[in-house]
Amino acid sequence: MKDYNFSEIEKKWQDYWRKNSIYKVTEDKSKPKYYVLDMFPYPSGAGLHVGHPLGYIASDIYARFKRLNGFNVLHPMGYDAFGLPAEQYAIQTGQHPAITTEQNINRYREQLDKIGLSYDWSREVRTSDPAYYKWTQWIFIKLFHSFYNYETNKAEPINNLVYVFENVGFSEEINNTLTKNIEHDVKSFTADEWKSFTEKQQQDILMNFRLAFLAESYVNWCPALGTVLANDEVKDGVSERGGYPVERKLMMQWSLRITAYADRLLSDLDKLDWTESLKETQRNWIGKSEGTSLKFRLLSSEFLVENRNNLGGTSIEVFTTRPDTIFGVSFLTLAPEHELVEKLTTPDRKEAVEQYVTLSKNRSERERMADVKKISGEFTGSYAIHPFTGKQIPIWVGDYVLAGYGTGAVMAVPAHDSRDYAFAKHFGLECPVVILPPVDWDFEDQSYDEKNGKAVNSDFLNGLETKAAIKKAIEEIQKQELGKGKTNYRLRDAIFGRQRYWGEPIPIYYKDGIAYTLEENELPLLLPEVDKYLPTESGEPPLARAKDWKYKKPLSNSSQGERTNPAYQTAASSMWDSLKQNAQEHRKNPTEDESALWQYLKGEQLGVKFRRQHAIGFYIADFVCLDKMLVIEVDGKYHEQQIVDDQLRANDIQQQGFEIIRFTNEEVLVDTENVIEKIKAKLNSLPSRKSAQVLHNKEDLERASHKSGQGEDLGGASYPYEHSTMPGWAGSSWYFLRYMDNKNTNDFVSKEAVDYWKQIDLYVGGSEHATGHLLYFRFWTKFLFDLGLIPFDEPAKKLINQGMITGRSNFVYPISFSISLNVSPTGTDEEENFRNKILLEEQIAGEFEVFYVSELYYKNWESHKESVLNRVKEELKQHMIKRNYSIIEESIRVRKMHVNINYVLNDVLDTGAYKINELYNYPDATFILEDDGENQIYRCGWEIEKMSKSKYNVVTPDDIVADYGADTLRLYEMFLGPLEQSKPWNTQGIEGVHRFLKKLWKLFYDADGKLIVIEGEPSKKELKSLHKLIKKVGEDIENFSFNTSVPAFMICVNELTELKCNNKKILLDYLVCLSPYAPHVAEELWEAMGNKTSITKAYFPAFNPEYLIEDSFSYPISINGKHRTNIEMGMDMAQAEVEQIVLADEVVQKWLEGKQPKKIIFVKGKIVNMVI
RNA sequence: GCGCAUGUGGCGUAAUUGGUAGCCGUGCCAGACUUAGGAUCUGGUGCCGCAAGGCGUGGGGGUUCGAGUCCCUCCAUGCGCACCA
Repeated sequence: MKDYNFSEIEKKWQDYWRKNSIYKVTEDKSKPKYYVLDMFPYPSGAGLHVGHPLGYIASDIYARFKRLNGFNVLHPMGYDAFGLPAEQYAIQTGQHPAITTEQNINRYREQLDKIGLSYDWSREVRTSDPAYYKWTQWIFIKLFHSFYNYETNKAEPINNLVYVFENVGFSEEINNTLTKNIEHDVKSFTADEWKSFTEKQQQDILMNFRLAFLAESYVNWCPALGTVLANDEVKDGVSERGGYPVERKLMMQWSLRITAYADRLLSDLDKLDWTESLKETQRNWIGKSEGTSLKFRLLSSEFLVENRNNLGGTSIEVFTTRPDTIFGVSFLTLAPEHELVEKLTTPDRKEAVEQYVTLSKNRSERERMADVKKISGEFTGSYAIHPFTGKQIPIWVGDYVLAGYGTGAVMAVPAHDSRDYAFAKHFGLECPVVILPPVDWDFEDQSYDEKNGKAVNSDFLNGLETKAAIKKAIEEIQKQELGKGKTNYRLRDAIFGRQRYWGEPIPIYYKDGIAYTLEENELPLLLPEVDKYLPTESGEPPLARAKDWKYKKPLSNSSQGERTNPAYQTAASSMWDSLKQNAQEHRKNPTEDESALWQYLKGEQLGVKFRRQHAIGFYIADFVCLDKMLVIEVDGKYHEQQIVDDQLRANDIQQQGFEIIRFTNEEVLVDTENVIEKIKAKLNSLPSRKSAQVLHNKEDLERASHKSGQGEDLGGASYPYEHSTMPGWAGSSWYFLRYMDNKNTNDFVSKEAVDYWKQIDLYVGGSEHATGHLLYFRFWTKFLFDLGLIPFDEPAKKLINQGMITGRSNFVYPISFSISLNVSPTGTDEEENFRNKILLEEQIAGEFEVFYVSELYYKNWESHKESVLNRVKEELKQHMIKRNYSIIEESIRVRKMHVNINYVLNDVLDTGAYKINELYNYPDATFILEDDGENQIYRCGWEIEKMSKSKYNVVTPDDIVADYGADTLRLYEMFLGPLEQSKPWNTQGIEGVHRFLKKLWKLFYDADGKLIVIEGEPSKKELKSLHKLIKKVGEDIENFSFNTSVPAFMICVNELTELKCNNKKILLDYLVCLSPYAPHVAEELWEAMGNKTSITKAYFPAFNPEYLIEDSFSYPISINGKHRTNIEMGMDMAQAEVEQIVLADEVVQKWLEGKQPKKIIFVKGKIVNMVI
């Protein structure tokens, strides 16, 4: 091959890699594993621009490097395929989002392939694939059936909580230790009361504890998108996607209780190797603040009691981080949504308060934010009593208090809180000072908010420093039972339902107003077909349009949580190893009673098969009949702890769908007959699982053939499904696990795969996911860990945020003016050729734009206006000889408009091309040019902006690949600067990188295309150059400093060219170093030198420091820290010898001016510095 | 307002982690080869100065024999959070 023909080479090797599945990995236990993951993209219709691959290239280099170092690297890719844009497109065109998505994915794949990324595509996942979202739904069901146990500090089956309710009921004490639920208003109840509740009542109570739950709450409602949004999907009061306004609305919604994990999400950040700024962002978002709750009793004055509900015992609870300022409280403020507002308002204040509350409720989030500085509020007319002084404290309503945070009420301390201060000043309320600032302070001017100073006017707190005062105040508050220490979080529960079509259906149906999950073996619940992707006329989500989309209850009565095949696999997969061992132990050493009972059960004496010591869930059952799903337990003596343990165990087993009967060991030994009879009776009452299974399978088939579950009624009743779908982040919250085992139909991921691959070792993606995806991602991982389904509780050990590549937009400057025509156009004059039609149209519009000025005129528009206007007049005169018209001079204006960067080179517009392609309606458009010293040119303005279609500044990787090749693109993107830095795309430097590859080529081939590589031993200089490179590149990749490797490659090639090096040994090692960065050219040259296997199977060369050792070093000699000269001296010289040589030096002598240096600093191999 | 980053030639950037500031690449200047160059090659290029030399890593101060690097302070830019009690 004569020249470096990149397009041929790249095609050749991409084909080779694909055909030979070079990047396919398996769970090879002989090698250490490494998991490198990119955040998967949402396949948008616009395709990839050059910014997207930045992170992909970096992670690809890292993955390739790890492979060269003997690691078994998992490096997969997939698509976050559910999302709004495809659905918006569907609404406009009627095209099914699945089709749009498929097309976009194909386009993405094509683009990704061209870059030469080493993904194992056999592991691809798509969140919109039913085989994938089946498991997203499955995890949702797990969330639904779990609650957060604050005692064990993890998620547990909700049945454990039910057990508590059944046995001891629910009390404040239980809430304090076990559930810590502050948002709900579940009243205490006894165990007996619980049992007397209806199913509906029980389920409603449980809903307050489930991790996936339905609740009425204020949500971000986006009318334009017709859906609710999570907090992180709202930026500055508008939707992140589309920028539509968002308002607050009280709605019944599915949510995930992420707040239960707030503390762990916060504290576990410490064990992650993520950037500090990203961790800080998450800390901010979680927003932990420690303080105390405090109750203010209400003053029950005559008229209050008379007219309203009896408020006698009622009190207002506030949250404060500054209990030390308690004596500075001069009023309380409630959020307008606070439940007590209505009750507290006195008749004379009623009208004003109601008006105010209505007003604030109707304000959108955006309006509220825009008005932050504007203070508003109303007095309710009621008073509370100060808990220590007994003074009356007025109660106000104000929208500066947020309903969703803390208790929705604050104790206002205007002297020491700027917001309270502003409120107090505005309404003329008191500002008692209770902290003496250590500096002069003018309380007339502003509040003193610092946590620093001495308490004054504060009774028992007087004289204490703030820190001590806080402590003392909390002690006193707790002693008098006025409140208790409490932690609040800014983080809110994540709204999970979306009133949209293109998402995972929530696997819930409603029966008698109660939400039930589908059976696990009924998943996936397929997305049904609808006629339109819009809400129904009554405002229901699009899924409500699906015809006959209802849940048909199967005839079998098997309970929830049942596992599918194979039937004997009933153990929790994560526990299997340890359970198996224990079970074997038990089997070998049966107790007396167990042996006795087994005599009657073994074989198929009772008509069915029993198993002994069989693992179910997290536990081992004594005897199991799998067909009837019956467990027989034989217990020892009962004592209290055992009852609890047994019950937990029973819950777990029941959750797997089994029935349990239990006997004491005494019963078994003494009254064996009776025990056997009971077992027989139980067996008879249970249906056979085999037959149930057949039914299930039949239903599965029906479902599949009819799509979307529109199978015929199997005889049971039918119930409506939930109509909202899951948010975009559902599928992306666990996808990293699915790559490990993407074809598994029995489990979301096999235990074997997850035990091998474990956490992501390196996760690369944009920082825009800092608060959304990355929090949910961690949350779901922790949840799955709690259930024992995966062996780690953080998804990604190390995370790198690649910077954004911004675009460089260009602008043109059209001028517009109005023109008045005095005579109506006539006949066929030549002037008719001049935009006759346009003029007519524009005459109606009153303005037109057919003149463009160069940047110069735009920059100094005022001074150029006059001359531009004259130019316009002149131009018009030529074309409109016979027409009677006049320009309305005042109307002339210039504006800035994006221009497609394809018509611009170095900010100079190709006016001809622009006119032909963009201004075909205005063929005579005039460009007013400027002088660049040589020519008249049209200069465009420019700006650095995000790349986007609408800004016409998108550069696609395809264009670059076509012009320079993928290897150049890869090297150049890395060369651009540090990975994490955001930077503008600029094509100027790309030539240099491309030239470097051509120069590399010349080390192998001469001008005639003859291979010039020679065998033999390399020279010392060649080895030195190479090993400098090996060291540098190895270190750079480990430090993710990819940008500095590129110059190292260039330097090495420059040096080897200089040395006229054609040595095969040197060049082979060089290619291996280069191959992670430029895999195609490396493969090609590797093969050209006679290698039969791919360079990806090579080993990264070992660095040998011996080659870098120098005999001598050119020491910089400085005097008083200023560099003066260099002297070449031996590396092994001692200080005395060096001093002698240095002092004898001519240049040094000159600078010393005859003086003797006071001190000589000598650092071996570094520097000599003299102080005079 | 709070928090986290970042600030080096015309531009993108580099600096062995306290030891010769400006590697590499672009751009620019000069030259070579060419009918030509948007090809290739060679040399130069931080600023001031004819030079000797001086100045120079956002500004100011400090620690040190020595500071782009460490400390203090101020300024600018970017990002995140923001009426969170």
